[in-house]
Amino acid sequence: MSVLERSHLKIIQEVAREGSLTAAGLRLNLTQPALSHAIRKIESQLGVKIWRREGRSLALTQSGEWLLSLANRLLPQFELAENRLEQFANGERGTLRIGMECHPCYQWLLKVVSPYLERWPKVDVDVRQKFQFGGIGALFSNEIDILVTPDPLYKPGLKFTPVFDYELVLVVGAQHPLKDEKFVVPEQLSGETLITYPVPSERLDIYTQFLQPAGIAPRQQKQIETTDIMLVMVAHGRGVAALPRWLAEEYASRFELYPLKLGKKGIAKQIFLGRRETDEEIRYLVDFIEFAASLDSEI
Amino acid sequence: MSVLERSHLKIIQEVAREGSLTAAGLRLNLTQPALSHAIRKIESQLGVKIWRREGRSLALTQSGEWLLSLANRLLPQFELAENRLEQFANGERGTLRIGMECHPCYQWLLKVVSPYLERWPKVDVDVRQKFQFGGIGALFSNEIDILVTPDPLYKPGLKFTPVFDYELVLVVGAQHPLKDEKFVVPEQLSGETLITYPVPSERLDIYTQFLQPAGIAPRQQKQIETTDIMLVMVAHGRGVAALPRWLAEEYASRFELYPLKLGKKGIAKQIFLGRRETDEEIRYLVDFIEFAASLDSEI
DNA sequence: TACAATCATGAAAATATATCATTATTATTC
DNA sequence: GAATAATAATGATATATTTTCATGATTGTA
Repeated sequence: MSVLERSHLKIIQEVAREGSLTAAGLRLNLTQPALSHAIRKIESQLGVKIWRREGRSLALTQSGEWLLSLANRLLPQFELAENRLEQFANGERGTLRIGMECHPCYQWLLKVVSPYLERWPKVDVDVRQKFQFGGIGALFSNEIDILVTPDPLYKPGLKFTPVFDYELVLVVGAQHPLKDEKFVVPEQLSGETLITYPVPSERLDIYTQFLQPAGIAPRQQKQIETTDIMLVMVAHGRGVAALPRWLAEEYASRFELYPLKLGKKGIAKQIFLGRRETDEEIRYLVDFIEFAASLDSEI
Repeated sequence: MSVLERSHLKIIQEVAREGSLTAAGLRLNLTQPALSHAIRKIESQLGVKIWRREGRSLALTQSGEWLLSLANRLLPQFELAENRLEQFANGERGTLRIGMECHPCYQWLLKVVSPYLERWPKVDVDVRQKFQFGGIGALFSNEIDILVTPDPLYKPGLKFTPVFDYELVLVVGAQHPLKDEKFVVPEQLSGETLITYPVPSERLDIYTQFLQPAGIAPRQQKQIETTDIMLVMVAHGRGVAALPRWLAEEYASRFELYPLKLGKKGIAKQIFLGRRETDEEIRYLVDFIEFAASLDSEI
């Protein structure tokens, strides 16, 4: 059976350090008889002598020397562990697992994460994008801690906070006939090639909020994974794409792009951050959301 | 303060392994409430949640995952330690520190040690030759465990056992005029160069038991550290030396040497092994002495 | 030889741990 | 959807362990 405990190793270490039970007891906040009894007990349980009385103090036996080296090896690891856990407890340390449900959110997230990592040097951030049961499911199953989504779902146990407003615009290239329009109407896209991220159209606002209500479909749809390639295609007149205005502006320095309002009023969107209500006390987690919201104006 | 104990790590490991308190309790010979209470207690002491109820079983939190990896790292070391200590307890494992007080004993010891290491595969042997307060002092101060000496000193707390009988002989080279004598008398050495190990003459039997009683001194004395060189010198007629007969015979194949009785009756010697009486129960130690004694006839 | 400093010991007190009996929660099944 | 089975949580009690206190034993020192 298991007899050797951390406390025993501590006693061995401290007695070896001080050379006497009385002195070691002082450091351990224990009396000399407490140590004497403790030693006697583990010696009899382990079946080995750990100390031998040498005059009026104690000297380690061979087994004792061996145990001391064990103690010196293991005790620091216990102490490190407790320090770490204290940081976990204080919410200073942890891993923030962020789940993403919208492609362009990724560009936004990148801008938030790096200053956040400065604020929380002991917090690691992990970004995930695929979820078996959707982003909400991933939140509930503790697969992620924060969900970045444009579609909040107000369910009990979850809390969503809007952190960023943006406008969804249509982006066209320099040779495109619509490039100087103030806005586009659905009918103007019926002959176009629409480039989108590879997600079902019911999750694309350009469909749900613009084309479908008008009963229009684009001539062709192409799915492309990355924003960069998507915009290269747009810039060369291979199609048009719907993206956040700020994102289009960001790429404007690299490609000649023209952002057009979708409809007369444009399509306003928000990014929300969702979390479990039970995570209320996790400081670095709640702070991520507050911090992200405070950055809104700057992006 | 220190709260994390080995037993806690064991609980964490076992619950993680089994996924439920009930099952883990079975393996740990504890009831489910015992584990429930234990967990609650360390969670409150550490200030972190380790598990979260997931349906009707438990899932580790981030802190819990971290603790589990700690447990997987540290627990095997505790187990290894207890196995080791059991071997120490059974006297299967240890280090036998052998002290030597006589030069030629070294040759004898070599013959004993190698079969002994076969008998006790987990015992290490360490041979030491210099002692600040003499061999006996080294035994008493636990600097060594066994003393190899031709001069036992019967003191309380020590036990000496004769393990080997031999005859001290004078060794001369092939050109030496005495080489065919049956024995030598002290006077025959008065013109000789006597080669000895570098120790005070009061610790050399050739002086104490042969030359001094007759009031004779050799013409010259040379001190040489190693037996090999000593015998090279003797073989080339540069002097004579006093050595155990068996040692002279061993070297006879390499050098042409002639062993002569010292006095009509010769000088009979014994090697003794001394140990502390308190080491009675150390099996491998007591066995070393018995084993050495049993080899007497073979050497 | 007395004295001071240490460890050892045994009984009692204090604390910690484990159990029992029960309740609460949550999947599963009919 | 209600009954059931499997699980964890809880609180009171019992048990075990650890610690202390008071004292005795040992040993080195003045």
